[in-house]
Amino acid sequence: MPAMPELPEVEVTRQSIADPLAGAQIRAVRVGKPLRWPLGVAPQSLAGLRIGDARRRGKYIWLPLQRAAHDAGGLLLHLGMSGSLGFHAAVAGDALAARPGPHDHFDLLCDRGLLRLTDPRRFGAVVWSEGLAQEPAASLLARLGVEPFDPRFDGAWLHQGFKGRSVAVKQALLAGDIVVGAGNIYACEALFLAGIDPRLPAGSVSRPRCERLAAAVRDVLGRAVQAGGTTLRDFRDGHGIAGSYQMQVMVYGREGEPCHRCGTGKIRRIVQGQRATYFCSHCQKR
DNA sequence: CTGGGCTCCTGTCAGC
DNA sequence: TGCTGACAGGAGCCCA
Repeated sequence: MPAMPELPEVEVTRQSIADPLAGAQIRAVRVGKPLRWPLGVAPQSLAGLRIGDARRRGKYIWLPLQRAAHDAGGLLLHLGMSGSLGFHAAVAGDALAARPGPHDHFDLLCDRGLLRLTDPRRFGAVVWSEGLAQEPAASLLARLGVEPFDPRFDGAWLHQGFKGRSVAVKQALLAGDIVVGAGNIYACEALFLAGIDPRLPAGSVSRPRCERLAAAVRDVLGRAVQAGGTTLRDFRDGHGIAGSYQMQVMVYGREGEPCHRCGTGKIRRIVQGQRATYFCSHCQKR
């Protein structure tokens, strides 16, 4: 079942698995069908390693591993378009591990239970790396923009990042090389909150509007994390709990419906870079 | 360097 | 009921 996670869904997932996994010892690893990239290490060689505190960078989750209290690399996970992680405590986890479903492509069986990646489309990935500074982790993270809650991220940062770029501001936000985390839903939502037409060339967005947009990005992503993510179809965190940010969505997926703010305009749907964009042409100006 | 398009893969849903 | 095509929350990669 698709999950389609953006930063809030990844963060909520991370939070839900961090405590159960911290300090757990790996007993066995099972890989299913190929994901986006190969694991890069023999699965059984991870047995005996202890899991540290799960971290997040952009839409990646980093699981640090230790052997005898010494850093021993880790696993970089990405959920792609349809991935979700589930944690199943000891007894249930053992039973589940014995009979994986057709879309369960990575199992980390540890003494505390089972961490399972379910990913029908297999755009997700689990990649072994000696450390965040080592290949392949470093190359996957190298081009990522700043975190939205990093103090460096503000209107000036956006304005500088947009400078000289002719792509539409929606696509520049989505690209993730200026600021990470805003995927298709939250990029649309942030542009709505900031009152900016998604078709505007990024480089032509004024400094004051960049200030509003930066605030909107932080606001939308922060509130989405607080709400446990967006469950439009079936996103669940590591314990199977759905999010509720869909209750606050203003434009995404609302083509033809009246704008929640102005009431008069209808929400429009256009395509930018093969991705759908939703906006209110009355509230969002050029 | 930038921009644009393609690609990986499977499931679901609308329309005929 | 069954088939077909569009579409899906990502993002790396290749080429002009």
